[in-house]
Amino acid sequence: MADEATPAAPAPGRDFIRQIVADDLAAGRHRVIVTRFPPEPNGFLHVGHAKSICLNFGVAAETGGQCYLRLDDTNPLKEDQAYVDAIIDCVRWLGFDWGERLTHASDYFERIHDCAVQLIEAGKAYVDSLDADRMREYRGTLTEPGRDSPFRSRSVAENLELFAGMRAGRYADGEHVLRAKIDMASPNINLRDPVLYRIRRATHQRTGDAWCIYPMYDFAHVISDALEGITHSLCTLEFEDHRPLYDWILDQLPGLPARPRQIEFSRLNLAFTVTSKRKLAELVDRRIVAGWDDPRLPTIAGMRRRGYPPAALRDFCQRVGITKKEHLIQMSLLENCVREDLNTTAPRAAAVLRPLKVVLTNYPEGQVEHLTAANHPDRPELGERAVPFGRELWIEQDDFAEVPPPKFHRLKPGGEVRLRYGYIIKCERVVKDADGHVTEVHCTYDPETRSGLPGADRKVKGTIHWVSAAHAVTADVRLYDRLFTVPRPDAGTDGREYREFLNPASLETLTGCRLEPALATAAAGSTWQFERLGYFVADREDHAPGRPVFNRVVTLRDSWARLEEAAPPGA
RNA sequence: UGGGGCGUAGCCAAGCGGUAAGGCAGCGGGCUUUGAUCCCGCCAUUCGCAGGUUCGAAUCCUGCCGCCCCAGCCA
Repeated sequence: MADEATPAAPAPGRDFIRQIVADDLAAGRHRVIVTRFPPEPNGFLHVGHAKSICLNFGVAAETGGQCYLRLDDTNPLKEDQAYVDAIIDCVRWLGFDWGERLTHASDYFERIHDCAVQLIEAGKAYVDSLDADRMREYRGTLTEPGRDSPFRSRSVAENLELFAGMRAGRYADGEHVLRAKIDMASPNINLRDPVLYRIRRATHQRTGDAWCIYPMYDFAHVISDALEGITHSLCTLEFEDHRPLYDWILDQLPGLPARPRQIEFSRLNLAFTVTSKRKLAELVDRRIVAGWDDPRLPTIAGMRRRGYPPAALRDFCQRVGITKKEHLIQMSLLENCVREDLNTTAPRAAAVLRPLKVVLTNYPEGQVEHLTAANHPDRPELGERAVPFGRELWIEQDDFAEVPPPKFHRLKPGGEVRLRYGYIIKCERVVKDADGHVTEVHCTYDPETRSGLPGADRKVKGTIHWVSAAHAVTADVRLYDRLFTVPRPDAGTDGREYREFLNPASLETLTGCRLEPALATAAAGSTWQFERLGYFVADREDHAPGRPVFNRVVTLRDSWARLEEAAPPGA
């Protein structure tokens, strides 16, 4: 682990899985706990995977056990080395370490093949020559039993020969499959002679053309688990029906070195987004988002680029809990975790996103002062910095109202406001253009009220941030919002597809934002709090010292916005 | 309709026969040179519903209701 995110002495039974693990340890069923995170390299990892990663690596770490990172690469048609690289990168970024235990299902192809031969020899598997459509017909339905394939009774010798032929490449794709011989009448469809191997003449990203037959998930996965000595094979609920098959395979192969136990938990659902590789891939392929790491995506790469700290993600996964219940987690929980982390770690700075010019009419022309600002209000050890101050400043357009709503305590005609770390100023006059838009606000400042002076003790209702016009650095800032407008975009409501619920305002790019000079040297990937606005990260791809580009990670909690919502201006 | 699961607050989630933890959200208040942070307080007489067992039930039993998953040579 990268840091101390996991409590040193975790409660033994934080969730039902940890209870089972603790019981197994107490009962002496295992000496060390071994788990695994087994993604298929056919896309990028997302929050749902983060939950699984935290669970698997967490359980191992808490018990002094081991966790494998295993790439489940049994379908060369869909998989790619680029995804393997991205997965490895993301798991490491999240803060987990697999040591020497980086494996691939394809590492075991030979042994999985041997297991298949063993099953055939035991009369527990056979080569079927039904085509896919026929096989579906024979499978039956949810309510009707299936029928035995006419090829089900082939002899062991014939099956062995046929299977060898499959491996040797003597048949075309789809001509034969290897099936387990279980029970075509089983009420559990997974037990109706599931396919174990299919022919696929495709180049595999790791094994190349060494194979033209590839094991199915159900077969490869359980054997990989057993070979790695996995004690607890944790997966999501949709595999619950597969557990009897998982156990059946284990029963038929007594030579395997371990007997893993599969336990299922519910997958993570996050409101206002989608987490299915298919839909994420679609958003990427159709260029609806900029890529797998688009900051609006719930991919780990996206959240990383968005500026979510890995510790916040781990905290989130922990708070969400592990159960078997269907759920829909609110975005506010994730955002709370992000804010909580960033509040303590992010240095503060001033930035004006939508600038409005303020001229201090009684401030000496050409004079520059350097005011002292704390880098963090609660962490003096982070030091202070000097912020240039002058006659002309930029303030946020929202911080001035010519006709202020009730309880507005920012700048308004005739009103006073405190400039953060600076002086109290009074609005004397408003300058407008031909269209009546406010272009400048003319104010006077009170020299006695400079921060630190006794005169600064005067009570003023509001404090606003500002940037010296003469020293400001110009930047682009991207404001991100939820990608979808409804809590469950993929619910299929009214027969509408998730893409019909895209939020047209999920990205707003602001140009001409003004930053205080200290931000000019921000490192790509560094996260700051722009005071009173939110947390912002220097984009890890597009940001450069001479050309700053920041992403809004998350806004600050904003009770003023809530007030406004409750009583909109004019109401 | 067959099989497998799941129902505790707006959203998560503890609970394991002894009288409903905690977090998020929300609301009220305090502090504040960030309308942030922080601090304090409030927020389930009731656990999908109905019966039953028991001195005592969210926990045990029975029946019902609702929701999710499964008919890829995907994982």
